[in-house]
Amino acid sequence: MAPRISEEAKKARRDHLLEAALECFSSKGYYASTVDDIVRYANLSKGSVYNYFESKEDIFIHLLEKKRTESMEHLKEKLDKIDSPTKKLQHWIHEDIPYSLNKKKFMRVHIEFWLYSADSPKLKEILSKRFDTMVDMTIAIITDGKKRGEFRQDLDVEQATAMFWSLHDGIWLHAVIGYDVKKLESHIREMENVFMAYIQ
Amino acid sequence: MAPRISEEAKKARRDHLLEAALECFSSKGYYASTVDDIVRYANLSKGSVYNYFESKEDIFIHLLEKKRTESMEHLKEKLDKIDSPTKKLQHWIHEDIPYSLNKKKFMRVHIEFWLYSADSPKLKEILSKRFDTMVDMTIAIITDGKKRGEFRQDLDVEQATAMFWSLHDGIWLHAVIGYDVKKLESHIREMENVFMAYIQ
DNA sequence: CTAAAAAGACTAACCAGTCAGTTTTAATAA
DNA sequence: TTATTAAAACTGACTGGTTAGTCTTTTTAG
Repeated sequence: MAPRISEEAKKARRDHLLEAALECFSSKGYYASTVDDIVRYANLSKGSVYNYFESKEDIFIHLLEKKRTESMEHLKEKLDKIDSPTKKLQHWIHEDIPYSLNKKKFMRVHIEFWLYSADSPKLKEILSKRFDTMVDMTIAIITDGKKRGEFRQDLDVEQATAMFWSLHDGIWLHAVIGYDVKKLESHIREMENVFMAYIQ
Repeated sequence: MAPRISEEAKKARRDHLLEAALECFSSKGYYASTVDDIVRYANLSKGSVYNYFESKEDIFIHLLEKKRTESMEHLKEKLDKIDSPTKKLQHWIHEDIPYSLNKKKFMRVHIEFWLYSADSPKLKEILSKRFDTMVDMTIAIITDGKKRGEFRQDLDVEQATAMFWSLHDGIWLHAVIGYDVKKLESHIREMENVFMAYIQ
């Protein structure tokens, strides 16, 4: 007999569950959110969840993985169209402004994930995959910018990359804790000034 | 009848429990740490804990409060001896380097606290108290630096303060996730370059 | 008609906090 | 100096509530 629902419908259900999980995790945190919370939000029964995911942790992991690939694909596509390293970094810094609210939710979950990764090799692997990709891309852009003379010649590329991500993640960390969106956006804009003053 | 142990001994027990809690919370996180974990670490029985603290959350709160006052008092004392705003900021940035390992533990707990404060007014209050003090001090130093001509005249003080703290917290956030201490220390040193390039 | 999927009551494990009984300490009495 | 006493502090088995994950039954799509 044919499967009861199509593959597309199945994927839609999975995504729907992941979005529900994002809502719960971002508002209450991972531990405080129960599987019952998630299914209530998703209008599904508890038993059903386990047709799609192995465990609560599995939901957490797939949520992060999904957001990771989504945002990376989107970003790469955009950056490929830009030639100048300076403009690439500027685009990268500002790219999330239109989605501040969504990204804020995601960052809330992401940082929690990050914190708990200390004890879980599985979580750690996913994060380092994400982190490595981001870092590699940043290093490539900054190296290129040096070569082209857009950035100072004595700039330490590894340090600059670390500073880029520290500043970025610091701003988002603050945003997660109840800052209003207007302030967040002005901080992102200021980040450009800080970083450019440093690398140029 | 006289109390069975002196006030100092009582305070010592409280502190001992808080240090045990710091160990547990910083290695496994708040939710994953059980009260049994803490008492095992502290060599005490479960029942005893409740002579000192009302609840697990109460331990969390007192731990943060203790670390907050400790570090603020220490910092204020040092900064008061320094006159130049530039030197004050430099000292502030570097002040934790000798205690990197301890501060890393504390930051792990602090960030988790921060994340959960979204739902708890009690946690929120403690954090905003800490944050406001830090921000006010930073604003005062930067304003003074502008007045004295050590920093650029068109610097936006509020923005600069936000950037200072974003960079600081971003670096520590990264440190929490398994960076080795040597890297952390070099990042702290680089933070000075970034921030000075921006405000001067 | 059949097999996948959904439902939701149920279970087993976990854990914060309690409590009744025990030990320790220091003030006081002998 | 030593014994007595009583409150404070300690102990750990226990409890009540919670929740991740299971399982049996019911529904649905093709």
